[in-house]
Amino acid sequence: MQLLKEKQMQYNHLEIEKKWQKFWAENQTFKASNNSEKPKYYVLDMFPYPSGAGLHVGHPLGYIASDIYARYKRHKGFNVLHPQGYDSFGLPAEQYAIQTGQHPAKTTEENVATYRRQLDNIGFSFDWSREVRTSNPEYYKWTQWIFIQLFNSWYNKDSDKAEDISTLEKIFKKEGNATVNAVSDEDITVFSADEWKAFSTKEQEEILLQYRLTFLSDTEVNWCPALGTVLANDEIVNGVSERGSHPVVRKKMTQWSMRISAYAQRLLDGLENIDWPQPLKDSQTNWIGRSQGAMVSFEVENNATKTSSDVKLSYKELEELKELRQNLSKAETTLWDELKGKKGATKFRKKYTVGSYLVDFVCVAKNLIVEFEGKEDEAERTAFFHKEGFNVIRFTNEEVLQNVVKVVSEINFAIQFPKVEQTQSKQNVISSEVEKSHKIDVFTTRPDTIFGVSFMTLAPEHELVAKITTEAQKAEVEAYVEATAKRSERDRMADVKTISGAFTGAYAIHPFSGEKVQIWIGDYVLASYGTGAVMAVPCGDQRDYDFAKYFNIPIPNIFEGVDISEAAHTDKEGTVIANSDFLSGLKYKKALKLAIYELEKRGIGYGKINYRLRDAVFSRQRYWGEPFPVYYKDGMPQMIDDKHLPIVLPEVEKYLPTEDGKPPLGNATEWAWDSRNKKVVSNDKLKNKTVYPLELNTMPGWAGSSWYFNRYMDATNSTEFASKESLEYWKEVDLYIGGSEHATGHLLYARFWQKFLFDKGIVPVDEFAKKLINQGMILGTSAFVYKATPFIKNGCGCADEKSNDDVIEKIPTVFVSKNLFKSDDEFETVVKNYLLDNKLLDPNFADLVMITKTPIHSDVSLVNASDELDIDGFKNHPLNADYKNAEFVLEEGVYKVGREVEKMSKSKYNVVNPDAICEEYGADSLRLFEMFLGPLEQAKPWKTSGISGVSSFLKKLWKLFFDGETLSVSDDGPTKDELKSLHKTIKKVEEDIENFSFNTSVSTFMIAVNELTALKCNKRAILEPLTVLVSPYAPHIAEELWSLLGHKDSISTAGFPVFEAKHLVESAKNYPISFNGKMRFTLELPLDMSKDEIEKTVMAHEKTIAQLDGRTPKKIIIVPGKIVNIVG
RNA sequence: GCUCAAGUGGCGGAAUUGGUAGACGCGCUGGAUUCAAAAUCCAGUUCUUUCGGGAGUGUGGGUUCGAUUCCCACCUUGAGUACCA
Repeated sequence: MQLLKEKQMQYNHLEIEKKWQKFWAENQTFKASNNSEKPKYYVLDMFPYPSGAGLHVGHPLGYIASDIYARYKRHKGFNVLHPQGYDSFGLPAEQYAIQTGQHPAKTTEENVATYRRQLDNIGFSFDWSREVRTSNPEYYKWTQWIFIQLFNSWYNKDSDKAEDISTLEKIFKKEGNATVNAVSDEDITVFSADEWKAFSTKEQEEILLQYRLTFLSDTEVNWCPALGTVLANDEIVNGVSERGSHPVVRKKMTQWSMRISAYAQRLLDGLENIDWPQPLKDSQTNWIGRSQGAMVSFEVENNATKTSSDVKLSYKELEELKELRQNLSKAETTLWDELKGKKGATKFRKKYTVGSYLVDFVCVAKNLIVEFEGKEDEAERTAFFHKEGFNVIRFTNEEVLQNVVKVVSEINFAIQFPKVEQTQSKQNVISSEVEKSHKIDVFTTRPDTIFGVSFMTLAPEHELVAKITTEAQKAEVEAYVEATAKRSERDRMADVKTISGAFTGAYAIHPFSGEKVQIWIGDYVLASYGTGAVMAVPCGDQRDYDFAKYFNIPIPNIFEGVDISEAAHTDKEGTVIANSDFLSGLKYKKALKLAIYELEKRGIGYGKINYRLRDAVFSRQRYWGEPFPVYYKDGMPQMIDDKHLPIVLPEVEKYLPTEDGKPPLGNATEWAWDSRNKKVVSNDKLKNKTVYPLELNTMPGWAGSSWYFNRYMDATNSTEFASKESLEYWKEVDLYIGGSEHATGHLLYARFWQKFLFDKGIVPVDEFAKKLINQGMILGTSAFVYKATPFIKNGCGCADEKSNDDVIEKIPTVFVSKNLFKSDDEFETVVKNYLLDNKLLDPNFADLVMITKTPIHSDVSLVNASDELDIDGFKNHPLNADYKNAEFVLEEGVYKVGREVEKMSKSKYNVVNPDAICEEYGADSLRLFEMFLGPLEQAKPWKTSGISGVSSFLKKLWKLFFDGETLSVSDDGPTKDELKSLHKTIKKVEEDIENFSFNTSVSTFMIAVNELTALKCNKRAILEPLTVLVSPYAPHIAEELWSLLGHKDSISTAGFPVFEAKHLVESAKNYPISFNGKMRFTLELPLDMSKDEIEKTVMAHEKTIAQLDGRTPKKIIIVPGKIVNIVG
């Protein structure tokens, strides 16, 4: 009995922690309710992937922080949702399956069990009743459902949101696609309502696919042969796969893609309204890559013999014609102001050539020409225009100037009720025109520098290259294109310095100056960005500059007073444009605006915003992922109805691709869709007319993690994605904690899906996480031992080789303690002396032998807090079999290791397992120590030795409650000092938690316990609130002390202590007395002392007199309650 | 190259709004306790010093009575990104 009591009275972390973990699980202490009087708070950790290696001490860092916050919020009276689950589909389990034949579901299950056990050991307050796993059919049913929603949606730029595909079909039926302002594929053909109706179902489906938010298309993808799958851009690091570092090549494949580009602007705008770390926002901003500039068309100079025809004007004539009409008349300007606002199919262009005629305004899509009366050749013009399928209406200057509204309404009428039937002829004219005169469209962010263009560069893959290259340059260009194609993406990326290119022989016409500019090809221009062509401005862009220098192309200077003899001038601000016609004398901003205005006015370009963000490839040729709810009928994808979800992942024999290169699902025998009976059936039945093949790709890792935070709100709902009420109640994550490595992957895709779900009215908010914190990585502190490697000097010729070998063989492996040497030379001397002293080396051979130092990682568990190596442990360590008989050169009787901070990893033997820490020091110590290491957001090294500090803090805390072996808590009233200590702590801890400064609150606890120990405080009135303060950090010991204090409920139900400022009021202040800003001594003075009195007292003080040494101070600064500073 | 972040004792780090630099902890030194070790407790621990003091927060300037904190330039390290026109 006595024994039992004693046992109880000592702080026994093992017993206490098990006890309370069991209590929490049995009582479901942390189960969140979906309806509560309390305000809600949602704390979430980033979705873990349950890897086979389990957790190391770096992983729980963020979980501990979020757990402290969750527990704190409960004390503060919030209804807290703090769930956890697993992103359990993924590559590693599948790679393992390929190697061992084990079903990934099985290994995943085992890994999850390990994770769960490890998490439970640390005492997290998760609501496990809401656990989700992405690989669970009950979960991925809804991932498939979201995919179907995306398929059934298109992005309407006019309403700026996703809409149901049926609204698009309605428009097609009514007016064709010319008026549709949608985010779609680039190569859309224009059709009318009648044409739409005439299309076959398959044709219609093909067209719709070009608009859907998830769509099937032939895209250049990143194919990783080693992994047998495609990878998204964010899954590639430095040209190789993120997982496994395998090479990646470009390959054209039919793939599902997600039209994330539709959301580029909103994803950018949304960043302003969320409290996320700036570096993370920057990285998303960068990834989206918005650049504002202009599209400019450069015509390729006509090869006269090839393309001249009587319909066409020569370029010179055309330019002259444009020049003539450059300045719009007042009436023209008035009308243009009205027409230019029109968008889409009713968009008008001005000064446009139709055939050989320059017309005032034309709406190409609606075949309407608007002209001013009084042109000489009016009759001929009209006849020609009608022949080409255009309507013409004419107005006088007066009509326009007097009533422009009436004129516009007549134009609108003419658009709606054309007189001349549309013929195919127009299409032909326009397209044949394009055939004849090639145009190079370029995107530029610096249209202000357009007069600095001295050449153009096309990507070698550009489609025009073959068409415009002259006979003379053909061989050179072809050789260059071929050479580029051979280089891998990685080579091209790695090698930025080599300048290469070839001249095509063709020239473009500068749209403003009319000058000829050479057209080159060069691999510094990427086919995949912008239009795959650039207008090169060598004076303003370093790459263009380098290219021009290398190939001796002129570098015209268009900047006022800037020297460009050495490098391009890339500054924008403060630079004045020169030699640039109408742009001369203007600064960047004005020139930019005017240039775009002129481009639009003259119909040679327009302002445009470009994004770097590409649509995301959504297919993976893998087994262990969500199957698509898709089957193929006549080669067209069909969605399976919601009712029949989930489409469960089929069993396969092998997890590798099939022999004919199909994805692993191609191995499944039961993988066909019976459209009549609505179920998955055996492939044998594919002969039947109503049975169709199912999609063989699976979804990527980010599918399941892009919406899981919503599922936690109503995790077990089997009829809905999550109920409306639960979504409305929890709304969004209030605090999201995780690593910064997800910046451009998970966090961008999840925002995209959330915005989409918001558009469709499925979720109530369009950003899923209000506040996000990136926890820093915990690094390992590696330990090194220094091995001596002996070898014989070369070329001495004084002994035969055999005896040399003998000399080496006699030398055992020697390790030298760290502080015995400073340089490699010293190392060699130490080793040689050791060998000679111990007669392990014949002195005759001493000069022949060279010793080099090889640092070797030692397992960190073999090293103590003082960096001393456990030598026997090292020799007997399974990894060190080779060193069983090694000798150690010691310093002061011990072997000291070298230390270095590195990433925590198995290969560096610096991994520390939290289980071992929990066993030895307890979960509470682990939690406190992880927080104590430093600021949450920063990377910091782990050194197990430091944990003794927090461990002894817990023991001291425990001791406050005991007198020897007996619990001893007094109900007496607390003293002033005790109250001051407590309230100081309450204030600081509360502020710290609100600021996520967890490291400083651990210090605060230590200070409090040190003070209370010194005061011999055992008052309930102090210890009880202190226990609540500590409980978010060290919940097990807090629960135990709480129950020892006589409470029956969990401490998590207790309110957070309320800070009272009155306990901190002081009557005196220990003033620092500074001289010229340097503190020299302190002086205790009453706080209510006036400035004058302070000055008198300080000046009279002997130390002041000594310090001044007879000088008279120039000035005395007194800040009451703060400081005294004497100047002079 | 570009963007961002950070530089404070032997180490991790603290310093609220510009007001006593180095809190708290590790390690180290000395002492107590112990047959001994561990554990525990006490004292000291930025550097330098002629023991009065002096210097000191990456470097150099600036603003200020006063700067780890604000401004400018530079150096170093880390992270992200990379022919993005």
